[in-house]
This record gives sequence, C-alpha cells and structure tokens, in this order.
Amino acid sequence: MSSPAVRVRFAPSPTGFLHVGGLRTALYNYLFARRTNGVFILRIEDTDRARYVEGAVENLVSTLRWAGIDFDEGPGKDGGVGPYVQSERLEIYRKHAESLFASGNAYYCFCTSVRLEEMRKQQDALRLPPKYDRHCAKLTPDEVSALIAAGTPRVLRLRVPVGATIRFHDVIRDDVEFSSDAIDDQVLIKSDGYPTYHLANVVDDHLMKVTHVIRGEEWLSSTPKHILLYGYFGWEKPVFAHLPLLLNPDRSKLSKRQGDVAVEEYRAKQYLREALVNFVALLGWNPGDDREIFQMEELIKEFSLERVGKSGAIFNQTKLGWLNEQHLRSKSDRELLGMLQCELAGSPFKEKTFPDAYLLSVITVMRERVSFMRDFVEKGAYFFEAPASYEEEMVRKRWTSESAGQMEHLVREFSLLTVPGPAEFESALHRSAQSLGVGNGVLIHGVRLAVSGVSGGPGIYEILAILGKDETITRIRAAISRLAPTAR
RNA sequence: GGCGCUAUCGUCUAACGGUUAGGACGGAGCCCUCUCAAGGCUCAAAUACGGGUUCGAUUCCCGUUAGCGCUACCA
Repeated sequence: MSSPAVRVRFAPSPTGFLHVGGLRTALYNYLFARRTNGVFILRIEDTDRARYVEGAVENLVSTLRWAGIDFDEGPGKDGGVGPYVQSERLEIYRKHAESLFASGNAYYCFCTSVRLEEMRKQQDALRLPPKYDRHCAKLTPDEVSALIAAGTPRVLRLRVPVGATIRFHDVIRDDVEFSSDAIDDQVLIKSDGYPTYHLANVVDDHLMKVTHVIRGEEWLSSTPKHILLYGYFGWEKPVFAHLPLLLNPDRSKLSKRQGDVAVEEYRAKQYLREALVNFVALLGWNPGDDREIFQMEELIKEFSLERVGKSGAIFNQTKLGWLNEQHLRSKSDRELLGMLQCELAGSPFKEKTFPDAYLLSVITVMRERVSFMRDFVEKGAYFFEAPASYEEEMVRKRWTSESAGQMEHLVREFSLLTVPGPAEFESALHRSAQSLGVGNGVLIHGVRLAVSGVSGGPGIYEILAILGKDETITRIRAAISRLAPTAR
C-alpha cells in the first residue's frame, strides 16, 4: 500500500509583507514537497477583513518568487481544488459550519461583546482562566430559532467535550496531549459570516488533500481544536509538524522594532536570495554534517523533517552577512558582471560606460573584498572616477615633503612603459625606488593615495594596470598639485 | 494565572548511553603582505540546576528554574 502523494501548503495572511519566519515556513514546506515529489500549495488566508492590506497578495507572491520558491497550486494556478483564496470560499465554510451545527458539534452563540467582556473581567477577578461560559450552549432549539428569526447577530462555536484528553502526534515534537477542559469553545464563524482560521484551515486542508501540515509552533496550542474538527467531520488527520520559532536577539518571538523582519528589507539591502534562503534553512535544520553552504538544489536533496530541531533560533544577522559573502564569492565573474552593470546603472556613474573587459578586471580584483554589490561602486569608486578627495588620515601618514618629488620621478618612469601590465608597473616602481634610495613601500603608499584616495584595496600594481598608464599618470599629477606636504 | 513547548560555547548547531563534548559565525592571536580584504594556523568559549535509572549520562525519567508560545468574532 503506497501512501498518497505528499501535498503541503504555505498559508499566509495578506497583512503586509513576507516575514522571514514566514519565508522559513514556506521554504521548509517547499523543500519537503520537492524532496518527496509532492505538491506545494500557496493558500491565502484572508478571513480577517480588518487586517487585510491592499497589494499584500501580489507582494507575497513576488517575494516568494524572488526567493526561488514557486508554488504548484495557488492563486492563478488551479490544481482542481481551488479557489485558493479563503475569501472566495465562504460558501464552502458556511456549508460545513451548518453540518457541524446539524450534528450538534457546534452551537450558535448570541452573546454580545459587552457580555463577553464582562464575563472575562469577572473571570480575571476570580483568577479563573478566560473561557467562554457556554451560556448559549444551553439555549433550547426553539430559543435558537427565535433568535435567528429575529436577526440577532450570532457566531457559531465549537462544542468542546468535557473531561476528554486530546492526543496527537507531531513529527517534530512527538506525542502531545491536552485536556479538553483547557480548550475554549472556539468561534468558528464570526458574526460577519467569515470563518475563523480554525474552521477555514481544517476545511481547506481536507478539501485540498493536504497530507502534511508544516507550520510555526505558535499553532501547537490550537491544534487540539483542529483535531476535534477533523473528528467531528469524520476526516482523516494530516501529519503535523510544528516548527520552532524564529527569535529576536532577546529570545522573544521575532518581531519588528528589533531589526528587520520583512524579506524585502533584506532584498533591498542587497542580500542575495541564495544567502537568505541558505540562512533561514539552517535556522532549525541541519544536514547532520558540517556543511553550511547550500544552494536550493542541495537543500532539496538533503532536507528532511526528521532533522528539524525543537528549540527556537535567534535570527543572527552577522552570520547572514558571512553567508552572503560566501554566496557572492561563489558566483562566476560573468554573473557578477551582469550584477555590476545593474549596480552601475543606479550609481552616480550611470552616465559613463565601461567596456566589459574593464569591469571584469575590476571584478577580479574586488570580489574578495566586497560584501554586497554596492561595495564595488562604493569601495571601488576610484575605478569609475578619479578621487575627488583624499583620505585625511592617509595623507597625514603617507604624503610627506618628499612625496611630490618621488611621484614626479615615478611618473617619468611610468611614462616609459610600453606594456603597462602589473609586472611592468612593479618593476618600474622598483627602479624608481632604487634610484631615489627609498623603500618600495614609500612609493607604493604614495601612489595608492594618489590614484585611489583611500588606504585599502587590491594590490597596487593591479589597480594601476586596470586604470592604465595615462589615467595613472593623470591622477598622480593631480595629486601632486592638490596635496600639500605634511610633516611627519 | 492556566495550558503547552523548549533548554549544549555569546549565536547557529553536532552527539541518536561510552568522544580530550565536534563544526560554523563572532572574538583574540599568529602567518601571509604595499594597504584592505580573502585565506591558513592557534586560542578562549557550553551540556541551566537538583534528584533518580544505569557499570556509565549532554543523551532516558522526575522535579525545579528560566525562556518562549497559546489563552480573541487575529492569524
């Protein structure tokens, strides 16, 4: 007997942007689906009209696509069990809610929010757990019909059994059990006719033939309600896997105001999709060995729910930065070329054009020194324009009363070069140093200051060769006339 | 408050009863070197606490503590 094909879903609410925690949940579902040749569904849970944000669905979809997570079924991609947006499935929920009422497993509640609030206040005063007091569960069928006929606002509540133990198995947490007495008679249908998460989620997961529910740990406590619903409907339960939470540095649930949580923020800061995906994949999962750098394909090959941990993980941006550098460096020069051209198009140098060969040589010398694409333009600005100013500290340290004369000598030596490659610049500089009777370092630092204006960067001979003989000489002359000697 | 989940270096984690408790990020130092990086090497750094079970516990059980989650007509 073969088990049915795996079907999993990511079911976000369109309340804004994709959260990095949501990204990880989506990723684990996606990896599990791909790993098992299953189906990955995107379902939009927009049953809370008050929290709906315009454009959030489009944003979710495009952010997921950016991350390399594509869904097999979802909005605009029907697999036969749609629609995949809950607000378009109201009739389905209404019918299922009615069957629950008919079977006696749910009841209508006409309590006003005022009464509910009053009730909670009393419970709080008596230090009792806040729970619906089942006032309306005691209504007779006639009373219920009369209230409905009168058009009294109502909700449908789940009838939770008394004194029962609800057990279920979780792939990550093993066997979990709750006493039904701790569970509230959950509202299933709100007074506006919309279902709550609990009803919609269970109905959809069943109708969409979802086999594995992989979601955040914040849902563990409400799973008993879902178990009850599966039982009342007579449906087979899916496999549950509750993922550990992503945490702020202070160990609270990852939230705004303690760093960035929106995937687009990281995207805007130029973190590579590969790095972000790699990073969140490792927050709660590991391959069982020491490997840490993964491409999506490798994650698909290695992922398993069995290797997902149980404890929350702090979202550590420092390590994300490292991972980003690793992924950036693993890109080919050709790939980086396209990215650099993009970067230049949005830079102060967008009016200038540079030959591919020139950009490629800049990439060769800069790739080990950058963390983000913008660093090519920021840290390596001197490859794209002559320095407008010179680093003060560097001038103080490296530009002495002798510097101008030394640089003049260097210019004469450089102007003789017929093949201005790195090796030629090097030996020319050596000759200059020798005849001036100074160490190579003196000239090296001086010329670095003159051509780049900054203290750090690739090897000086590489820089000179890339800039070319003419540009090098022009820049040195400019520095001679612009820099006043400083006393050492 | 109630219920639930969790607990190994600062952080992410490995160990599925027997290891000098391993790796990675970050930190410190050294090497390389014209600078800045990258890279290599080295060092510091952990089993929350208390009881069991066992010849032997990071590992299994119980308790304590702590953290987190849930406790809505939010998801």
